[in-house]
Amino acid sequence: MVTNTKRAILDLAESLLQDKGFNGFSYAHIAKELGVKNAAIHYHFPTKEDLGCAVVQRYRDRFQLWINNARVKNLSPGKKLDWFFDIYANMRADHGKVCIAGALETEFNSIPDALRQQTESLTGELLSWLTSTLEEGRVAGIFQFNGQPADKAALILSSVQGALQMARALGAEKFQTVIQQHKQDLLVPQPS
Amino acid sequence: MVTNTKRAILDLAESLLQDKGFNGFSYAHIAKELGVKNAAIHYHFPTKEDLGCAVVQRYRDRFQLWINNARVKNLSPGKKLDWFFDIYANMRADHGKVCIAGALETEFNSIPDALRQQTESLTGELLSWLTSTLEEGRVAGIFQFNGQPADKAALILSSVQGALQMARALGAEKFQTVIQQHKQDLLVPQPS
DNA sequence: TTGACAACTTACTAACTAGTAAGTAAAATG
DNA sequence: CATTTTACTTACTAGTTAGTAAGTTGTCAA
Repeated sequence: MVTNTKRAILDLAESLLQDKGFNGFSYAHIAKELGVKNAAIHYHFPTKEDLGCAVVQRYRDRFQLWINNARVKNLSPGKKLDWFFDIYANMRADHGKVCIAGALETEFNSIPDALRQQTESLTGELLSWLTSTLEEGRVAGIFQFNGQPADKAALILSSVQGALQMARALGAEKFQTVIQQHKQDLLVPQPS
Repeated sequence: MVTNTKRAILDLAESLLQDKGFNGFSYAHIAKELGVKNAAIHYHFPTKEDLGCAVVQRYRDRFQLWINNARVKNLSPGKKLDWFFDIYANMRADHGKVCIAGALETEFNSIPDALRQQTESLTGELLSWLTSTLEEGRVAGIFQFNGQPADKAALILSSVQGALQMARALGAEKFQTVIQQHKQDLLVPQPS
């Protein structure tokens, strides 16, 4: 059973991670915001490493659940891509949050070891799904792109991740134009 | 006059920023590494905000110096792009450092205000130069791409920035393939 | 009704954080 | 030569950090 407090801690930690980075928030922040003592957080997550790993693990589980759900699985490649871009657009809309993977990669050399491994797994899973989706779309004649699906996927993932960050400095429109540019580059013009 | 110590502080602060993020290093780290007391750093840079701003300002000045230097200015658009990509490739090769702009954007909501403004300026200047270069290349018939130069520039900049981060999780090859993919997408095939 | 356990709080610590005030030695300046 | 300035060190502080040990309270099962 996951208690309300435990879930509230995870929710807030995830939010703070995307807002301020792993080194940008403390147990005290979470405790104050939730109206509990910081020992309560240590009770559920003994170390900050544990907390960080739990946040990423839950995010990974959620992503796997989504992509294996019929709602997403049965979508056309084009709609799958829209769904994927919308995840990031929703982050941008939610107080300009950035991608968890990008945040942790940026702080890669100042975070605990287990969290680094979680970051590797998450990034690998995102890239893997995007690679399959691009391949599926090209086979179906909906997408067009040069080279290998894995390489185009890395380009798109890195760009979307970077665009969320860039939007903090240059505004939300920059994020939108990057997404539009990707769609324009990728989609085979359909006869109307 | 810029003393040796002051420059050494700036060099190390820049390196630490790219390695661990702004919230991932302290005055104590710098002091210990340079063999001085942390008050010496406060003498040159009263606050961490001052230090961060000085690092970014120096980086911006360096970039402006480069792009206005004939060595770069007289390059063909294709070679200009190679030069730009090489800046990032050198970061990757230098202990897997990431782009200063990306690092600061990720921590945007947990850094001092003046540093946020410096980040905006730096990102704007990088994007502006890349936009001009893409436009120049398309006019010259060397580059091909959909839509507006500014939008393609945002896509490429965000991607390169994101790719440096991604390479920490997935390895340096990922960075290389993203660069290759951009070149393949962008370059008009030349008759040989 | 008792005992065990879950979910906390109270009260603390050692280490680290940016930042400061006062002193010092050497170099530049007049 | 005297004095000011530069570039520091010494010694400190108040606040924050993750983390802990011991105690409290409410729930639930036997």
